Amino acid sequence: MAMYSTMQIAGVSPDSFTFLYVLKACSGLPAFETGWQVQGQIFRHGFHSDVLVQNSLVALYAKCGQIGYARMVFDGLYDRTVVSWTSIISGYAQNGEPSEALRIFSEMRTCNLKPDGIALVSVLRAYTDVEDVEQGKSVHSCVIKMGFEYEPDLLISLTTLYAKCGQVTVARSFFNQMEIPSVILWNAMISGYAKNGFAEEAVGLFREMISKDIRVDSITLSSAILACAQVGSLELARWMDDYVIKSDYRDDVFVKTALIDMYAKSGSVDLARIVFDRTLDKDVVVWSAMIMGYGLHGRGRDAIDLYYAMKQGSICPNDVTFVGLLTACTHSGLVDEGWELFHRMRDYGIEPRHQHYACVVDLLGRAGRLDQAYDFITNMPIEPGVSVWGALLSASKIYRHVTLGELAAEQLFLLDPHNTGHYVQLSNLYASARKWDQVGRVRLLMKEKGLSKDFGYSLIEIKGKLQAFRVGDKSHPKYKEIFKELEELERRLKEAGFVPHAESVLHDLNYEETEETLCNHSERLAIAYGLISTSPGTTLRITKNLRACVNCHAATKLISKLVNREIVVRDANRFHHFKDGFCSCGDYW
DNA sequence: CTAGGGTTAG
Repeated sequence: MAMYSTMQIAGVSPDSFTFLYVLKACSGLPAFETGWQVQGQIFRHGFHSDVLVQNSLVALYAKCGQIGYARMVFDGLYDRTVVSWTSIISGYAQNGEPSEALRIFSEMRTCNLKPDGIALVSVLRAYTDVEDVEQGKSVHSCVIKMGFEYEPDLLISLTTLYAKCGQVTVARSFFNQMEIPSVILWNAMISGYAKNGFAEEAVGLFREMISKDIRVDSITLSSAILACAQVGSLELARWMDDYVIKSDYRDDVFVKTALIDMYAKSGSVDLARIVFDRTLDKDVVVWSAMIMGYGLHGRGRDAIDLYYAMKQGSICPNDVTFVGLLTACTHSGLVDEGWELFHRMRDYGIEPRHQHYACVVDLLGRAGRLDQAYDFITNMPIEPGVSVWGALLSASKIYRHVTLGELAAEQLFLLDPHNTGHYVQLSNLYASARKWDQVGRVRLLMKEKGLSKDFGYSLIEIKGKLQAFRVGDKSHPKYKEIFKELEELERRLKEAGFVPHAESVLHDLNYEETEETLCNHSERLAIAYGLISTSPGTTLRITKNLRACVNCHAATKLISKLVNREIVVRDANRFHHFKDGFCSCGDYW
């Protein structure tokens, strides 16, 4: 742009090539004013009907997030080429409006214009974003018909389509077709695995890249870090961090954000904070990731403090920031603070989404304000969804409020009939209220519907290795020792006066539990194994895929005191730190 | 030398 000014001062007239170069140079600049300036120059020099220049301008506006201006330029074109259409289609896709992109694509087809490879890439992206595999497949057959099947660029698009829609095996077959996959193809595959819960595969592929000495970029790292976050091993997290520090992308803001999230999800909010403090030019996403991390660990006060520090730094919160704040408040019993923050959202022009409403119901519900929670739901401006009713059901379970629980369950069975979790929650609610006949009725209902309860398991990390334990698991080579330790623990717990609750009893549909002795079976095994496998003073880090129940909390608190160890338990939602008979979220349950 | 695309974070 500076060069262009110099040229003007020198009195040299620009031609269409000049503008193409100028526009290309501007695409990296975020300021759309640049596009505006360039457009003025284009008009002044009479290139407003040059289709090449105008196409370029459409793409530039779209990249700056100014899709409205892009559309204006596009609408002003009287001789549209495939490139013009592709520019506006990809523009809408890039700006989060894939449906509009697809609408324009069908409009293009009515003009009898044949899409080329690049046009199909843009259309595939739009179908990927709306997660419509079926329509994506029809584009795929179109790709085959046109003979673009082996084009590397289309291979990337197809890999992304199938990977993002959960068909990772299909995606992998495309990946395997390339003899020498480009970095983008590697990235598409790694992020596809990571986003669909195939964290091990994602990490494996990343390791393969390293071992083959293939150059990674910041996107590879971000995706691999996301995968590590899902694995949840602190040792793996440290290894990843170490790799990043030695790479060229140690200061990349995307990479940093992913690292903060990874450490928080791997159990160390303090290491997350260290990465956070070392991040320069923190944007709202970085702050939100850290706030979310505190929320995950029940450190609501720290989350709120960070929120004020963020505003001090003139960073404006967004919808995700509030999700983090609200969950942080919920996990630490800061009911009034959470309620207040929820009502501050509109001050920032943020319209609460389902997730925010669900957070508030959770916030009120866990504090025992069930009627207020229900009242809140009935006054919602949007139709309450699964997350909202789910939060009400779990709160009803905790406080044994059968009527509200049944009401929530009824909605959940309508909205989400095949989700086993809701039935289990309802059954546990009945169990907590000693309505054993109703417990049996729910079990029967589940059997009728052909639903089965997945076996819960807990994971424990010992020296970087994750070990899974299932209910009554005897497959471990050291199982005799583990069971012996477990007996010893139970004996000491009884001595200490631990009285188990007869709640949360539905673990196996074919087995009638009436009482649970300690915490969940799988978790007790993990703790027992941890006690015999780690040296005293080591923190025990346990991940479980079940919601923690009252028993787990009471028992784990007591165990941490008895054995004088810090025990960290992660359930589906968050971490609980137990130390000396104290839990990070207090007795707030 | 000549326009458009594909992979990242909370």
